[in-house]
Amino acid sequence: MTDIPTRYSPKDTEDKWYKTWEENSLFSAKADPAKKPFCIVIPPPNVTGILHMGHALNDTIQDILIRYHRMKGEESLWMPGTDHAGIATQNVVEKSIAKEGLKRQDLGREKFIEKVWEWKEQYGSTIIRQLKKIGASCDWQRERFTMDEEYSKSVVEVFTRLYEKGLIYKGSYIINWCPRCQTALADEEAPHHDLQGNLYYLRYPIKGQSPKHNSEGNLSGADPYIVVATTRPETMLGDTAVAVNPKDKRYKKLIGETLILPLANRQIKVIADSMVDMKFGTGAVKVTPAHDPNDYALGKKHNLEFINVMRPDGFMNKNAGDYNGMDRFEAREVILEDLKEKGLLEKIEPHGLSAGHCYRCHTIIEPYLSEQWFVKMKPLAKPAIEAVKKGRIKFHPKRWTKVYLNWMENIQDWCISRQIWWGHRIPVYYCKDCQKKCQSPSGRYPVKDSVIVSKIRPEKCPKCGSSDIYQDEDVLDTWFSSWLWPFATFYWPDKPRSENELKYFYPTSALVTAPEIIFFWVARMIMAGFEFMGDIPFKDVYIHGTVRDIEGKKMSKSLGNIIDPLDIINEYGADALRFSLISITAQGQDVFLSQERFEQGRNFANKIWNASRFVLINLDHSKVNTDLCVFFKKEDLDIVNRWILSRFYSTLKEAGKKLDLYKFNEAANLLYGFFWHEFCDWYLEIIKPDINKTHNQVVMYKVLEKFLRILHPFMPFISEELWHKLDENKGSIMLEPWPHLQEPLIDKKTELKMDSVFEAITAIRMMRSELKIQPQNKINAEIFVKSKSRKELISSMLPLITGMSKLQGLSLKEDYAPLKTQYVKILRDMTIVIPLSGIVDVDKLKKDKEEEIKKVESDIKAKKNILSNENFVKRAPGEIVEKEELKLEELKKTLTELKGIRDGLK
RNA sequence: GGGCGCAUGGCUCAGCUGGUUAGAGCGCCACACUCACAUUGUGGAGAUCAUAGGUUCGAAUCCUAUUGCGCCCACCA
Repeated sequence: MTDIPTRYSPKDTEDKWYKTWEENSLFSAKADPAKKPFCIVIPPPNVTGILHMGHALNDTIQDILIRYHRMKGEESLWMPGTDHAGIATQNVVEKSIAKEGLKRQDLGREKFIEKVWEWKEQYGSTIIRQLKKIGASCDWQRERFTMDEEYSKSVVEVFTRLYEKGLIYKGSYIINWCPRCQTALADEEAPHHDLQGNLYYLRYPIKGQSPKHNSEGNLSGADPYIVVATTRPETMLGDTAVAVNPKDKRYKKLIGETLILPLANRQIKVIADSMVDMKFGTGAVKVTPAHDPNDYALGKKHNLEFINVMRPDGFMNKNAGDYNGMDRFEAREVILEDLKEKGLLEKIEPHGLSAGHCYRCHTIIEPYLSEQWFVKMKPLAKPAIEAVKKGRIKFHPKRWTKVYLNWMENIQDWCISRQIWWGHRIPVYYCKDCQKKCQSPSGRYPVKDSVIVSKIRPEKCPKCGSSDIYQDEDVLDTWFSSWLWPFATFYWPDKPRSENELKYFYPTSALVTAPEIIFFWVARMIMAGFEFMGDIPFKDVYIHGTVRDIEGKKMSKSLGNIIDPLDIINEYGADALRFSLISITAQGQDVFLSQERFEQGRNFANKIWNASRFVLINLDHSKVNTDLCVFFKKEDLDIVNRWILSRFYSTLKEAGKKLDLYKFNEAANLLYGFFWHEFCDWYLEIIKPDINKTHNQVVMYKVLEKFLRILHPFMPFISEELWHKLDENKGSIMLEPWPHLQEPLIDKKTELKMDSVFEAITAIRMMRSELKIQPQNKINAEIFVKSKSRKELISSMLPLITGMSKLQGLSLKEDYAPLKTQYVKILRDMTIVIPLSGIVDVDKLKKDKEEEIKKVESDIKAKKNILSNENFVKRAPGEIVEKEELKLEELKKTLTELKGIRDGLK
C-alpha cells in the first residue's frame, strides 16, 4: 500500500535534515535592507558545558522564535557562540592536569594557558554539537568565542574607554574571596546560603582594672571584661577595636578604655559608633577591619589598623601568631579551646547565619581585604534604568521588571579583577621606575602614578621612558566580556567590519534567558549597550522558568535527578523533546519535569506521522494542484470543508498571537488540539468515506501542508520530513512562508453548526455506550430538532451523523411524543431517541431520568433566584440578563420533556 | 529583615481584561484491533478552585489577612 512505516522514527530523519540545512547554509543571515531584521544573540553556554534541560528549554524557545520570524519573511539571525567561563574552565583544566600530578603553578602561566586552549580545541565544541542535535538553527558561520582575538579587542577597548572616563578604579576593599579558587568574586558570584552556626561570646579583659587571677593565673568570671559576640572567632586575631553604641548605657563609661585582646595580647580601644545594634548579642562588637565589610567601614571611619590574619588560601598567616599555618576552621576550634582554657569563652549559642558561597566550587567565601579593580556602576545604571521604566525594554513576564529595577537602583560597584589565569588579562601595565619614585616609606605607593592603561603592551613608560614595565597579573571577570555580547559578536569596534551589520541587526530583537542571570548578564548588557552603542541591546527580554525535577528540586548532578536531553532525543526524538518541553512551560513558571512527559511529544509526532501517512495513501496528486482559491471564490465548499478551514485559520491566527506574546505553551497546545482532535478525530474520520472527492482531496492536502508549516518552528525535523513526503520536488520547509491568514475563511457560524452535529454524534455514541450496545449492533435512532435552521442542517447531515455514530438508520422526526421503551437524550437544540429492544434495565433508566429531573429542577430554582434579584436585573448588562432568561426558558422546556420521557418509561 | 511566585479533579498544569455547564495531558474504569495510527479510537468516573473576610447583581478570577510550599535579594557582628 505504501512504503511509509507506521511509526515515526526520528533517528532516520533528524541528522539527515540537519546536515542538509547546514550544508545549504539555510541558517545564515546577512544585512538585507529589503527585509525586516530579527535577531537573537544566544546566551553563550560555557565552553565546559554539556547540554542540560535548561539549555534545551532555552534554546528551543529561541529556535522557535527564529524559525517563526524567518518564515514570516524577516531576515533572522541567531548569533551563536560560547563563553570562556574563566573560573569554571580553569577549574576543569586544573582537574585534568591534576591527574598527571600537576598544579597550574608547576606549568607556569603561559604553559597553563596553552593547556586550556588545547582543552578548548578538544572539548570546547561539545555543547555546540549538542545544540545541533536539538535542531538549533544558529548561523554557525558566525560562531564566536569570548576569548577570540577579535573579541578580546572589544574587551580591551571597553576597559580603556571606561578607565579614561574615570569609571574604572583600583582600590583596597573587602571583597568576596574564595580560598579554594583563590580569587576575588563579584557579589553576584557569592550567593548567600543559610548555615547552622554558633554565636560565640568572648571576654575581652579591660586594661588597668587589674584582673583578679585564680591560682592557675587565669581569669575568673568575676573579672572585669567586655563580652563580644561573634560567628567567626578566628578573626579575633585581627581585631583592632571593640565598638559599642554611644547611646548604650551599659557601656557608656567604657568608651575610650583600652582592652587586652586575648591570645594576641594586643591593646585595642573601645570605640563608639551608632552603627552598632544594641539589641544584638551583647551590644558590643569586635571590629576586624580586614575581614568584614562592616568592620572595614568602621575601620576607615575611626582610623583603625587593618590587620590581615589570613593567607589567600584560607590558612592563617604570620599575623595570627601561634595559629600561623592553620586552616581557618581548624584555627577556630583551637582558638576556642584556648579561650575556654583561659576562662575567656563565656558561652556558645546556636545561631543561624547565612554566608556567601563560591558559585563555582561552593566553598564558603571569606570577606577579605585586597586590592582589586572596580567599575563605578551608578553612572552606567542610569540610562539602563530609564530604558526599562519607559518600556523601551520589556520583560516577559512583567514581574521581572521590578526585580531588575530594584537591583539596579541599589547597584554596587563591580569588582572585575580575578586572580586566575584563564581570561582577558587586565590591560594595565606598571612602570617600576615610577613606582620607586613615589614609593612611601611603608612600601606603599599610589597606584595612579605608575599605571599605564593601554590597548597594546607599551614599549616604555610614557612618563619616564623606562622600559622596566610589567602587566597586571589579574584577569577580568568573565562577565566583563559577556556583557558586550550583543555587539562584540559583530566585531565591534572594528568599524569596517561591524558598522553595516550593527546598523542592521542592533538593537537585537529579543533575549531569551533564565532568571538566574538577570543581574550577571541581562542588566550589564543593557548598561554596556547604552555606554558603548548608545542604545538598548534588545527590545524584549523573555525570562523562562527553571527546569526542575518532578518534586520541584533543581536538577543537579549531586542530587542525581538529571534528565539528560540527549537521552531523551535518543529515546523519543528531538521534536518530542522540544514539543513536550514547550507545551508544559507556562510563561515564566518553573518546569517540573519527568521522563513520561516526553511521551506526549513522541505520541504527537507519531500522530502527525500517521495522519500524513493516511493523507498520502489516499492522495491523488493530480487533484490537489488546484489552487485552493478557486473554491474560496465559488464558496461552493461543503460545510465540513468550510469548517476545517475555519478551524485551521482560527488556529493559525491564535497561535500567531500567542507566539507574538511569548506564550509558547499556549501556541503549542493550540496546534496540538487542532491537529489531533479536530483534523484527525473529526475531519479525517468524516471525509474517509468520500476521500476521493476533489473538495476533500484539496482541503485535506492544503490543511495538512499549511499545518506542517506552522508546526515547523516547534517540530522542525518531522515537519521537514513530511513536507518532502507530500511533495518531493519542494525545497526546505524552512524557507516556506508562514501561512497567510485568510480571515474571511474564519467562519464562526459554520463552526457553531458543526458543533451541533458533533454534539449529536457524541450523544448517540454515549447513549450506545450507556445501553451497552455493541458497535457491530446496527440500530436505528430518531432525532427531533427544535429550530428551523437546525432542522435544515441536521437533515443534510443525516448520513454523516449516521455513519459517525455507527447507526443503521437515523430519521428526522417532526414532533416528539413520549413513547414506551425509548431511551432519550435532550440536547441544546435537539432530542435524540433510541427505541429499546427490551433487553435493557428500564428501572435503571427511569432512575437516571429522575436524577436528571432533579438536577434541572435545582438549576431552574437557581436561575429563578438570580432573575428575581432586583439588583441583578437592574445592574447587570442587558445581554447577560437576556441570556439568563433564555436559559431559564430552555430549562423549563427541558424539564417538561424530561418528565414526559420519565412517564413514557413505563 | 525586604521582595517575588505558587496553592484548581489521583498527578502535572491551563484558565487573558470578573458573566451560561471550570479545560487539557497523564493516570483510572468500560468498550473497540479487516479500517492511517494500540505511541490508537470511543465513552465514562473524578474538582466545596488552600482558609477566612471584603468589593460586586455576580468571584477560581479583583482586594485584605492567614496558612503551607518554593525562589530571589540583604553589610544581623
